[in-house]
Amino acid sequence: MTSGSRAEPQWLSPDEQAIWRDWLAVTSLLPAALQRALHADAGLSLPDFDVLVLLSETDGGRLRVSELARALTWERSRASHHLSRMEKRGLVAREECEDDGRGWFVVLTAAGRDALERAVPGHVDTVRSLFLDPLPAGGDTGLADALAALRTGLERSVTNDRIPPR
Amino acid sequence: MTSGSRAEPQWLSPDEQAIWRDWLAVTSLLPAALQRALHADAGLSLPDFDVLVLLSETDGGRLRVSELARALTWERSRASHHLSRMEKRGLVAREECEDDGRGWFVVLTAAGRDALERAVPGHVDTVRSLFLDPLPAGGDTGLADALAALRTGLERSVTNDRIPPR
DNA sequence: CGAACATAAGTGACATGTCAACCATTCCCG
DNA sequence: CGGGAATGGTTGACATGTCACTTATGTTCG
Repeated sequence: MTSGSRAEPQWLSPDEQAIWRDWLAVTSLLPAALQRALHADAGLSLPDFDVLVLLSETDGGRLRVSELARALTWERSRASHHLSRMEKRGLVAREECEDDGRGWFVVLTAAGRDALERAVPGHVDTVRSLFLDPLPAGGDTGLADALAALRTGLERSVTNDRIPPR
Repeated sequence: MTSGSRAEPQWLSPDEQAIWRDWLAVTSLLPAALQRALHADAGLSLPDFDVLVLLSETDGGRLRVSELARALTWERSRASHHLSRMEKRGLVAREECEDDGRGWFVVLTAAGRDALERAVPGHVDTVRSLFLDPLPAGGDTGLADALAALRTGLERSVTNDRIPPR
């Protein structure tokens, strides 16, 4: 029943609010759109894709679980859960680690490599059409700089179970 | 065993790749950090917060489920699930809709309003310190423009169960 | 050596999101 | 009026993420 003016604690200025809401909208819509395209295209989720790309870029196609988690900025537990799911689908496999009895290697399987190669072209197209192409001018450094600044700030402020950047 | 050069399908240019990876890192770290702060502070999740803010801005503090979903760019089903959880915690309530026997109103409860008011100051601080403050210069339009462009593009390309923008 | 501690990884419970299928009501139109 | 299509909303199954805890192995140092 209270008309118009509720208690409005210190909030953001209209400009700040606009940019923040756009940020929220974009960061919710873009991954969802990518996810749908990638899944329809190649039966992979975004996290699946990230894992496969990382492994494919690694010499020998294998990586310790913790290294993978660090590289993807994932919690260890998330990595463990996700790798189990991917293993069940045959996209990766675990191999014992000779040097350290506690550890495991994650290995890209042939099926995983195939799935990745099937997925990449379409995914790149989607990233271009939904993200890179719509960006204002060509060398627009505004966004790149902003992201870099945000990233370093965030990485500094993370102190969790997350494996700290080396 | 394959040294260096695997089959590398058309991928992104180094510049594109850099910006894309920064984007991915930031859009994964920022929500996680906000989530943690908000939860520690006020026991709310980010989606909880969004719902509460929206309702608090609505005259009478009530809204049809579909309106809420549209405003938040959520799928109907997500809204339904999430509102059930929030209802169970007493943050919102459902009220019958007199005009339309199929529909319901979502109402902000006193507890919901309290939780929101407890949460806002800290959340605003976090948004400032992790997002707004680290941004390069003051009126840096680079990011704002980029986000606006991305947003309109994305909203056009969404054709799902998602309620299309009015 | 062996006890305390650190590190690698996995597990279970639970919150969140998506998709598809499902009722119930309302609309539309003959 | 009556029957099919559209609309509002819910449900169930399942994928993903987080948190707290456990297990097993390695490390350090008296």
